[in-house]
Amino acid sequence: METNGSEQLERLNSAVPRGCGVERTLKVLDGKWTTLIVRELLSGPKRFGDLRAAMGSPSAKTLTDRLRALEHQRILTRTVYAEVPPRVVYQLTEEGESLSDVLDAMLRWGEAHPLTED
Amino acid sequence: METNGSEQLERLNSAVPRGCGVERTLKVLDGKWTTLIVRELLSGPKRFGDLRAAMGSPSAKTLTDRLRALEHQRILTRTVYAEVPPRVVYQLTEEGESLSDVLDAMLRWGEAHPLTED
DNA sequence: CCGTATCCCGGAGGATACTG
DNA sequence: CAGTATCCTCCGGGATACGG
Repeated sequence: METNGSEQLERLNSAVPRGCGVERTLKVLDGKWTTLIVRELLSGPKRFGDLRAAMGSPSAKTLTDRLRALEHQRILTRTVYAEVPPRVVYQLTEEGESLSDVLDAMLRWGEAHPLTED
Repeated sequence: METNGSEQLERLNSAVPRGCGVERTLKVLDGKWTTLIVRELLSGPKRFGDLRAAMGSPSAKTLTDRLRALEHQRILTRTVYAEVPPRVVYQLTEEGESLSDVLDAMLRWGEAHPLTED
């Protein structure tokens, strides 16, 4: 019953007392779209339009807002190429790429637990 | 540069094409409080009042809503003891406990990346 | 003690139109 | 193409009061 996650539980227990790192991660991966942005960029840099299409086409405003927030938190970088038509490329920083551990855990859990009902 | 998360990236890439398990996990761990509920219950079953106090005292309505959602998704169970005063205990199911992998990844990331600025 | 019932508000997020 | 500018909607979540 407790053969699988007991080690993690211990870490979790001893680390939980206060704020704990979970809140910190939640502050980065907040909102409905942020996690999906990171997921998409984990497969490589993408430009605005492609990124937007890859997720379910959120509004330009929303996507811009989230991207700016992630940029400000140093999760990704924004590179503007002075061309016409303009080209803007978003790319994860090392800090952003390190979120792959979290995303991977989420992916594994999601695959291991398909929704049974609803 | 890509020495750390390359394996995860491969899995992520090949699994991303469509819906992917990440959305499934996001559907469970949504909202501002859900993740914190799971975190608290990972250290063992808790009653309503203690659970509420352990997180930053969200409103009763909000906590109830989130708990009901998690119960409906079979992440936790709700046990009412017919006593007076009443006692209600919430406990993670096996499915709920399996989220410890995700929570642990979030904890590790949060601890490894304290906020540098703001 | 553990809720439910109301009322309310802020802000994430969408729709649309317009610019460099 | 990649935004910005507005306006608007929806709902997560808080506050308060009350009930079993």
